[in-house]
Amino acid sequence: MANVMDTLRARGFVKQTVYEEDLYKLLGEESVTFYTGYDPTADSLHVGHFMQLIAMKHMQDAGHRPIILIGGGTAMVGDPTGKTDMRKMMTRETIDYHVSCFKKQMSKFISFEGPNAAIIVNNADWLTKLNYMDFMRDIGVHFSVNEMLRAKCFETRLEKGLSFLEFNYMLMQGYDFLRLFNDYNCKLELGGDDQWSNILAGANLIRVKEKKPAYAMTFTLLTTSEGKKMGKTEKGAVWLDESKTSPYEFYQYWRNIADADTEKCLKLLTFLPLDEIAELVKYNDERMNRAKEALAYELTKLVHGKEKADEAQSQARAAFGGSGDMPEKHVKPESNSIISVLVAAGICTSNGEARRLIQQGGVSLNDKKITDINEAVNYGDVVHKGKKIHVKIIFD
RNA sequence: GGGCGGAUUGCAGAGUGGCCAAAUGCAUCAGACUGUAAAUCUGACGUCUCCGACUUCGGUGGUUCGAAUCCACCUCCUCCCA
Repeated sequence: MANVMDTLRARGFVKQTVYEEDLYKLLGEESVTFYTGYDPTADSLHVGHFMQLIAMKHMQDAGHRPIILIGGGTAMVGDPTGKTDMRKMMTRETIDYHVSCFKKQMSKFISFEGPNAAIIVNNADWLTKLNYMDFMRDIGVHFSVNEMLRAKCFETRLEKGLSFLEFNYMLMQGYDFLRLFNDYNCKLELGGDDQWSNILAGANLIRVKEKKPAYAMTFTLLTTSEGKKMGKTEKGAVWLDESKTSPYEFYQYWRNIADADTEKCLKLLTFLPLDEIAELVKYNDERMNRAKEALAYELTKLVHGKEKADEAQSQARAAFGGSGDMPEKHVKPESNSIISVLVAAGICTSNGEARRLIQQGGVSLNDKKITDINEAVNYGDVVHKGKKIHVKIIFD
């Protein structure tokens, strides 16, 4: 079989690996069980998780078996990596609910059936039952505080203060890998590059304790060309759940991506063949828009299905191209004045903001710029805010 | 446990009795220019019944004609000592 490492490398996933040659050989020879961890901190996956899911799918398609590790136990501790503040702890019920949401979304990409079906495990199953003394003697001995303190993932927190609870996160994640290695013959952990030290901790633990090879590989973090995490907007994350981020909004997020990020995203997030991608991004001018449209369409199709993707695309074309079906918004404003409608539709957060926006010439009604803050809106009117927000108003 | 310092509008960070809705930078939003991009320039950026009024500067009380600024207590945090 084709070696999945080649695919991952060619698409730019791989950031760091250990024992790269051995791992390459292994992946070419047998079906490898691997895992990636997900923190159940929200009731929906977001774009940050997306890339890892795609990577998992590449792996699964190549015949390897994915384990999705839900960090139900570690979420009770909170990963201090890169965080400035300590994370809130969560109850068991919330976590269970989040897990069920995750699974629904993941099953769109990852297959939970067949010979190399993915499995979901929750590390709360073992972490909550640990005996402190045993854990310290079995696992704790293999960790050096000196080394841990040197790890980059604690750096920011050492300045602000790091609780012992959080300091243990690395041990727990390492222990997870050991458990999966013993229970499922899982030999490889994948994760974002920010997880490097945690992942390494697990692989090293297995090598030391079981004297057997275990591998680690991290992926490039999906960041914008400005160095920020991809998938964050002012309103928060871009979610995969359509009730949190509508297919249209999702489509628009990718449609508006920076030129510099387009190729990277196509490679990392879609399954379009590399030569096709190269063709799309060949010209660095307005033809770039074709690539962005493809990106937005492909991703929306992956996440929400073809039907929703077609709809989002035609709505987008209508909104920016002229006539046709606009995305609709059902509102119950206090009155039919433009200000009330803008607020009710969630386009502005306060009357004052709406007023200012109009005074600055940022609002159009049915393609006509308006300046009167008392302008009335009728059923079916199309409201534009700036260049990018176009909504057909439907009164409930 | 002891000592120092701190908590300001999304973030960072000024402000130490009236000139403070509170400097500045970042982020954001709009306008111009464009390719639904970037860069640049302009404007906005607490709330409202918006040329005026109202509510904000960790919390609660107090001093004062007047407090983000002074005092007391409380909560949380950094740092130093143990």
